[in-house]
Amino acid sequence: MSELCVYNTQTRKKELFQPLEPGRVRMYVCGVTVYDYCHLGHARCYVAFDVIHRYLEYLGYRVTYVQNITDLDDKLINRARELGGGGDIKARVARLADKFTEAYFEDMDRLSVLRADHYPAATANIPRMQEIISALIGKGVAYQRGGDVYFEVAAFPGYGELSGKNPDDLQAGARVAVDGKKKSPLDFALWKSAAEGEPSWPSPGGEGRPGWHIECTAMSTRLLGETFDIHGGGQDLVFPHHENERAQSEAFSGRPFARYWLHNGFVTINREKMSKSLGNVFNLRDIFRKFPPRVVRFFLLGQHYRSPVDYSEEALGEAGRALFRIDNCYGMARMSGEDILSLPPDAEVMSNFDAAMSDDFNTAAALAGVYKIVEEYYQNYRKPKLPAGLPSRLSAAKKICGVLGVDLVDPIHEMPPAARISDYPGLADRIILENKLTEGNLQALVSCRERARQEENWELSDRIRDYLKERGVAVMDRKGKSTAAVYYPEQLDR
RNA sequence: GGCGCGGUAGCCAAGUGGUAAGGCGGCGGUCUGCAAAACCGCUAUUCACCGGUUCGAGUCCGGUCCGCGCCUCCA
Repeated sequence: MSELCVYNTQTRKKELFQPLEPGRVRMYVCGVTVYDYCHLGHARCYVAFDVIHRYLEYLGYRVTYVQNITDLDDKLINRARELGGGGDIKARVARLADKFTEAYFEDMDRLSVLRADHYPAATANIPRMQEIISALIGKGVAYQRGGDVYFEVAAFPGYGELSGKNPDDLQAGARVAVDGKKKSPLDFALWKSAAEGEPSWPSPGGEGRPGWHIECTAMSTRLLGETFDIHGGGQDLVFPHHENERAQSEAFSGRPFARYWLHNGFVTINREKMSKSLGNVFNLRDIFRKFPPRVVRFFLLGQHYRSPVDYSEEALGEAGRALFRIDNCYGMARMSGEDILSLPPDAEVMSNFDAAMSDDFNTAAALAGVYKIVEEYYQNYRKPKLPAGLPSRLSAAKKICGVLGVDLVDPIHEMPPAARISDYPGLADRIILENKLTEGNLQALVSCRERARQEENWELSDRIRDYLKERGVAVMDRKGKSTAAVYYPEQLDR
């Protein structure tokens, strides 16, 4: 078995992965702020860490995976204010958060993202945050200013090591107007005193609410311990969020915080970061209207998780065709009758897969292994007997797709033999005109086309074929006049 | 300005120092009533550029150019 190596942002190197406790992995990934629907960038992050999650479990680790839900934040509060509605501001924020938390899970489910073990919410962990803040004040690394509490960056010697920044440079280049309350512009808020119309909680220093960074420290260390193995998130979180999180966590516990920091690359549009200010944000739900979620996932898998991935409809379409190639192979193999897909997976193929994935989760290289087997199948399926070992290699390919979270779907549907339909041209015309492609209509059309072909009525048979093609359904004619239709069930009307 | 990542065929993309995976697209052919799917062949003498190390470099080192990101909320 290849040894797993992961790229650690903190050391900027690939390192041999050795969990704190043999056989167990504790992993934390920054979750969403639930004030809106998820966009492709979220999908990228959570699919990337889902693959990591799945691969670690495939390697036999018992994984404890924690992902927080930020249900308290400026954006959420502002949004809740705009929407109005009944109840106090706390209740309104909670309602908004519930709605988008639910939407988040729906979207992730559609992308086959496995559930984490815990989804702690910020608002449910405020006492723990306060406990940490008090301890930090007690240790002299945090200070109070009025009702606010700030972390004193200068009191933490390792500050900047994660993001590779030098605190002096940061000071010099600080773009934010210096807040007079802070000792240094780099200091960040652990607790903010209550403002008018904001949700707040009592604290020793007065009513207020926690800063953003402290929530991750509170929830990760509560559920995973002071030191844990993997901390993940998008590259944009490295600074300042993760740098601050690390500083306050280590200052609090006096121990190392996360041992490996993993960060995924961005989704870009025309090579630029997708962001609200550029107005180029693609909402997942909109994308799902055009491309099935599994195609979106497959698209994401085509690039290494740390590289930027450029989104375009062309690229998604391409991913869809590539996935079809694998689905189609799976469908044909399955249809061949032999029970090849339940054979034990070929050991050499799996070992190549392990090598690719153990090299910092190289999914693109892993997929190349799958394509290779798919090609071998296509080269040989017409032969009376498949080459030795190919069936178990196919089984391995299917297993690999499963570990990557892509369940193969058989797109080939054998159509029943042509029925005796009187007036089949009229029936075909009616269905085409109606433009409602149900299972029954599809079968009827294929039957009509069979009749037409038997009678060498090429005009009608081609018209039916063209119509089906428009609807995304391909027909495959075989020797002996049998026909199969190629489509995914979601393409049909209900 | 500081820090970081990257530049591989028409496009996407992998690449432990040993002589360029894979996918998509395109072209020609096979199969087919014609197609579709699939197969076969072709589609990078070369890895942004310039030097260096080496028997040997896309892969290591130095420099140049270009793109992107972070330094402010952000997956």
